[in-house]
Amino acid sequence: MNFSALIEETMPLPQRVVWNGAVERFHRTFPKGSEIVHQGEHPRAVRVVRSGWLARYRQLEDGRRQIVALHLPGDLCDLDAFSRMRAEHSLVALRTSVVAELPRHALGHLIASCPALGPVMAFSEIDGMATQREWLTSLGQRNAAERVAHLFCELLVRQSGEVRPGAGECEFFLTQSQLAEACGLTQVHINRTIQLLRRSYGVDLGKSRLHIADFARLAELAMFNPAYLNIDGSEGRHDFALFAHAAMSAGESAWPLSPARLGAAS
Amino acid sequence: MNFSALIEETMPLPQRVVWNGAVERFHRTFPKGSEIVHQGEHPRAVRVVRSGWLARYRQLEDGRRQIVALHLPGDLCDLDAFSRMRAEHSLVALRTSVVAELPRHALGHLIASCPALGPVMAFSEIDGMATQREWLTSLGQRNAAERVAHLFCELLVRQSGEVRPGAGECEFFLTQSQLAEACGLTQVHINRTIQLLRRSYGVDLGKSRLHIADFARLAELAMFNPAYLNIDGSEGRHDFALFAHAAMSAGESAWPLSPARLGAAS
DNA sequence: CGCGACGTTGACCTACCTCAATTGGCGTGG
DNA sequence: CCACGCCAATTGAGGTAGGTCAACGTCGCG
Repeated sequence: MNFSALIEETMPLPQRVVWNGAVERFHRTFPKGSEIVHQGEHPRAVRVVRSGWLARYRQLEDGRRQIVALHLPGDLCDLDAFSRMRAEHSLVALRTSVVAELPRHALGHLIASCPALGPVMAFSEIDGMATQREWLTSLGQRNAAERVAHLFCELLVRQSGEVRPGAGECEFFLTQSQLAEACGLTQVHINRTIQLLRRSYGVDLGKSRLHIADFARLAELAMFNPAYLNIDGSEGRHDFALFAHAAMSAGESAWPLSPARLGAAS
Repeated sequence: MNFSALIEETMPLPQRVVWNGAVERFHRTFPKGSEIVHQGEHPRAVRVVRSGWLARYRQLEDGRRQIVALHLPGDLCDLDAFSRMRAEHSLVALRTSVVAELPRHALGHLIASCPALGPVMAFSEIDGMATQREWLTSLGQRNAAERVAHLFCELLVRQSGEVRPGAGECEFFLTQSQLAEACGLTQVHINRTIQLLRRSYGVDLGKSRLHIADFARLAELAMFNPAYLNIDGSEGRHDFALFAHAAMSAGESAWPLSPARLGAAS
């Protein structure tokens, strides 16, 4: 369950109206290949992907690149804009994309007028962390075929919103080089790995489309367990609700820190 | 700047008293090697490391393990306890450790009575994310020596609290096997890599101690840039304050979601 | 038609893995 | 105090997954 879906499901209607209005006011379109954020620049905004695909990557001084995240429609990103002075990653559009760029001040107002916003953003960040950790185990423990298979499974599930898609097809906008940068492999080796998956696992990677004949089998190869994606929020959100309720019952204004203290600290 | 330090620096005194009192009430001691959380179990609490070292790892079905995070004193962890039904990672004590385990209900109350708590936890999660991404680039792009060197640099900086420690020495509680699980390498190869770092980079890894003769040189090898650790909060927190202030100026109760909506959603 | 981006293939290389044995430190029990 | 056992570190020999380099194919587009 991505950020936008969570907003729709849990945020009270009046807030949702405010939120969606704001988001649309800050829409911006980026052509395929354009850099939305450049590593090192001063972060200006928090972003919501409205359509398209984005890749976030970190570049080392000697040029090596690692794609550290893929952002699909509905995802929230760049939340760290508020605790950091420079972006540590670049953000690039993998295809023509529409992105809502919420500048600092606007987001400040929004958080104030939509009390549910802060928590939902926080929870969305927690979900993002889970994906990061799964990628980390991929790079650390899985071999080439498993890594690619795992990524394919993840992207199919994230797009379909179903935990077990059976057979499935979905859009796919990564070149083999980009796939390589995401998996920590060479473009050449990615190519050979894909051929293997094609031959022996019924995976078909065509023009902007990924087709998986037997999802269960691919998932088994990849040791893919969709739990980390927190897709069927129903289970998880049960406790989320408990938590929020407990907080609410006693609670007062919560999200912002005391400006006085902050002034003193800085 | 870790979670506990952030609490001390930014939270108003009355809240801090409440918070610290609660934390101490839930102290629990774990001997070295004990499992604090077992992958798959129902998460019971959010944790703050008071002393000791913890490792979080994910285990694949076939037994392969990846250490996905190291938690040092002052760190907050297991924040996902509230959005997930089962822990996706195990948590183990690398040495005798004291951990505050805040159960759900207690944390609910705390968040309600300490308005600054939610935001600080969220920011701490964002910082954690940055570290995850750096680990990800390590596994994806750095070779064995660079990975180990990078981890050494990170751990020295995190413990010293200084961005450029010059030469430095610090505690170190990972065995070579654990180092291997963190770096996605073999124990044997870790051993050889450490020998290389010893010989050619003045790194000395002794009984529970890590000594780095020339930090700058090691950092250069590792392409280590401490920015991601957000150590000198002063820079970053400037905007943090701006943000919180904007939110506060308009704000009302923010952290908890509306229980009504949540009930409807579940 | 020609150019540029992406995919494919082959030959060779090496960083890291695997397996297996050995060493050394340290705590425990006799 | 020594003997034993355990665990972590070390060493060696040989294997392989994946990298490197370089060429070629193919498709879409101006």
